[in-house]
Amino acid sequence: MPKVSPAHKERRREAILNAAMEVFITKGYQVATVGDIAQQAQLSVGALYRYFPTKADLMLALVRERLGRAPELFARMTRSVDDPWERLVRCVELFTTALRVRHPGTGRLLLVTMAEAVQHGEIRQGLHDRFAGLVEYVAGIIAEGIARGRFRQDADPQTVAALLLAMADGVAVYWVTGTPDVELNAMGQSLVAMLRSYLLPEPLLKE
Amino acid sequence: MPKVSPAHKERRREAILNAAMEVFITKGYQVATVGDIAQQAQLSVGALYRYFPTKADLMLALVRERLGRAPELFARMTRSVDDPWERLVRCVELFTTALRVRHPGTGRLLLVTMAEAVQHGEIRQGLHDRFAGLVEYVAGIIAEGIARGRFRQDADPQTVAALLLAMADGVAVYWVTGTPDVELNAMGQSLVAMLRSYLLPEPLLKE
Amino acid sequence: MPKVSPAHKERRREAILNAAMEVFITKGYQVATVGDIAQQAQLSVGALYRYFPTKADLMLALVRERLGRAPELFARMTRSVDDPWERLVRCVELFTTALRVRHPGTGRLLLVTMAEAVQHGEIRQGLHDRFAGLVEYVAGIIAEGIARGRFRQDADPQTVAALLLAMADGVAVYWVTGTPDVELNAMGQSLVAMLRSYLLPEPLLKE
Amino acid sequence: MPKVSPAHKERRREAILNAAMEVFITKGYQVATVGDIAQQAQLSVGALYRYFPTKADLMLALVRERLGRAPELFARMTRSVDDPWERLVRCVELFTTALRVRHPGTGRLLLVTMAEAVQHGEIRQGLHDRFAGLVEYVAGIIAEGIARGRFRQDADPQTVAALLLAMADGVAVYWVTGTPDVELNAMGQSLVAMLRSYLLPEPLLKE
DNA sequence: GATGAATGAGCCTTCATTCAT
DNA sequence: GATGAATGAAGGCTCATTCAT
Repeated sequence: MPKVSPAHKERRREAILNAAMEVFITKGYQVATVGDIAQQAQLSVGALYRYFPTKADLMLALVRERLGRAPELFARMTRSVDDPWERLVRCVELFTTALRVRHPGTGRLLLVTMAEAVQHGEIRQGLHDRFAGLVEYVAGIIAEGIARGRFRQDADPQTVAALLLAMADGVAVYWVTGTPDVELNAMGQSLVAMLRSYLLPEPLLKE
Repeated sequence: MPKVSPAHKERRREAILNAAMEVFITKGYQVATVGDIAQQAQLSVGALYRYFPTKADLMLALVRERLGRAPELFARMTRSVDDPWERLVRCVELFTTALRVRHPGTGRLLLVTMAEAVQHGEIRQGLHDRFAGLVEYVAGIIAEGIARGRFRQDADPQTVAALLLAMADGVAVYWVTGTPDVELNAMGQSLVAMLRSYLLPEPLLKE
Repeated sequence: MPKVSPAHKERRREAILNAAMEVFITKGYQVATVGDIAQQAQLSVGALYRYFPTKADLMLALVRERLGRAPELFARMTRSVDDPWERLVRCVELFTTALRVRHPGTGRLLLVTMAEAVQHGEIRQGLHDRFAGLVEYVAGIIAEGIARGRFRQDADPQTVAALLLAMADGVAVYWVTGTPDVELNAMGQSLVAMLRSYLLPEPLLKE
Repeated sequence: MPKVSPAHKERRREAILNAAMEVFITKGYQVATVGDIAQQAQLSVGALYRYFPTKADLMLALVRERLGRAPELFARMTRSVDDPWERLVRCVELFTTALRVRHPGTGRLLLVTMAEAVQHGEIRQGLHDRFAGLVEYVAGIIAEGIARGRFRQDADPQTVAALLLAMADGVAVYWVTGTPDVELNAMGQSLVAMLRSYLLPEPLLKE
């Protein structure tokens, strides 16, 4: 008979991950100490180690559970939209909103994670999975638009999707390093305009 | 006769910076040790410390002298081209070529640097300067294209330039973390196509 | 009806001691963890601590109850033999047999214990008692042999007994550390031969 | 051009080993901390780690350089004696003298080392080498005595030598754990008497 | 000027022991 | 009575920086 309920364990695990996220995005992975995270989670170091057996495992869990779920999250939040173009626009909106409002730390986590990925294979794999998942989803939207005759026929879904997402992550990373002069909304609008002019054939613009 | 001439000092300084770059992009700033860099530069640690009084100074010098010079480098290498559109395309080409061939380490340095920027104000400033400089240069090209009536009149030079560069750096970062399925050439071509459809009014395309 | 009968408690205590012995001789006292022992005993750490209030107490109990009983064990198992020489030979046989077959762990426990004795006074005392007890018993056999005129008259029972036991423990320790080329049976036979030539006067040999 | 002379480095290395020996035999390997050793050697931990890259390496060096040289030491110190029997007696004397006077710590080191050998393969190997070397040397003496017709013809050199050395180490270990009632000189004399009665045929005793 | 040995603070991780449930 | 989660002190080891030679 375990002393604490599984629910309690799960709640504590989440608390630790939140603390780790907060500390990692503030100090970076290497500079952050396990003690910092324990303190942030209001726990002793020893207790923390019962949940995550290494410092690296904390980072890895964050990559998998915070970044890695982006694809399914995007899919779920745009499922209701039928028109491919509208869905694409919705994605861009989601990204900028998420960055600014809902998950302001995710961008920083992405940056810190990328830096660590150079050295750490499992983290790199986690990022690959997330990127590949997002590309696949967005490429799917584009491919559908092409199939339905809504989008320009000679577009390459994979490449355009990768480009779009690299841009999104590039913006995210610049945004979180505090680069000035990056106005998210304006960039989102310009991006949509650029995509429209590229993907949507003139006749379809109904203008 | 002084033992070391200023020229020799300068050469040694460069050698140290090259070593630091090599080590930083291989291991990351925090994991790299001063000893690693000294060894790579075939120098004693003591000697190295006569050139750079702290480990942080090495990084900072790299940011300023390797990343910070990107704007002027771009300007110099596209100066000969007159037509704004051609110059823009040249920029994109430069980026992909540089990434793959000429300075394959720069992308990694950018990533490592960004990760440190979270913590280190001076590094952040260095990145700002680089980004601002590049945006200014690219925005200038676009503004000129608009002024000459070559580009779409309602485009916002600053925003589009920022978008373009965020995408470039996003691609760079994904490229260097080894994300698969990122094919630089195809992405460059799609990017050019996208920009063309956005910036160049239809009538001009037929010209 | 009490939940645990004294008999059950005693059985559990023994199980814990067995587990502790197993773990200690496998890993050594310092490297072994209380958790290891609890696991081996199929018990929770908390439960274990109800039987032995400290890790050191486990070791101490082993020294007293496993090693410390060697004298009486030897006495009991050789009681039936009357002739001093035969009893001495029986002792040597007991030692080699015990080492190889019956209690292969005892030798290791002896070693681990000796190493801890350097630091831990109570353990040292336990070893003293065991050694003194064995010496006393063996010296008694020799003294009796001398008194009966069976053994060489100028032998010093205490010293010869100590020598004999030091050799036995020396062999034991080498045996358990896995020193090769130590063939227990051959050594036992040579030891008996050596003792015979020393203790038994020539005339008696021809008898 | 190294900053310090090789001689200085060697002297410091020896100082560290002496300190390690002192601390290990006082506290045991596991309880001793690297800090203890550094302090005893009047050095910082960091400096110590320039000479020995792990705590285990300290122990290993001691095993190889303090214990492992016993065979050659014995050989050198008994070389001058021609008669096998005299040489054997000389060995026993050497052992008891060394234990009491010259290298009082070696016995303790042997004990601490044996305890660690159970777990640590390289240390075990070091002990094997020492034991095998000593056995070989002593067996050589005995074999020579047999060949010359001085010793009992049916003695097995290897086994008797092993027995002799196990006894010696057994005594050493009991001696250093502070077991009372172990009088080294008396034991040495009894041992010699026992060996004499076993190895030397009556006629040769010239009695 | 150059060298690399020395310093020592600090980090990740472990584990004996306690105690809420 | 039993459980095992929590505590926190301590240990091995690293590395930026200094400085005697």
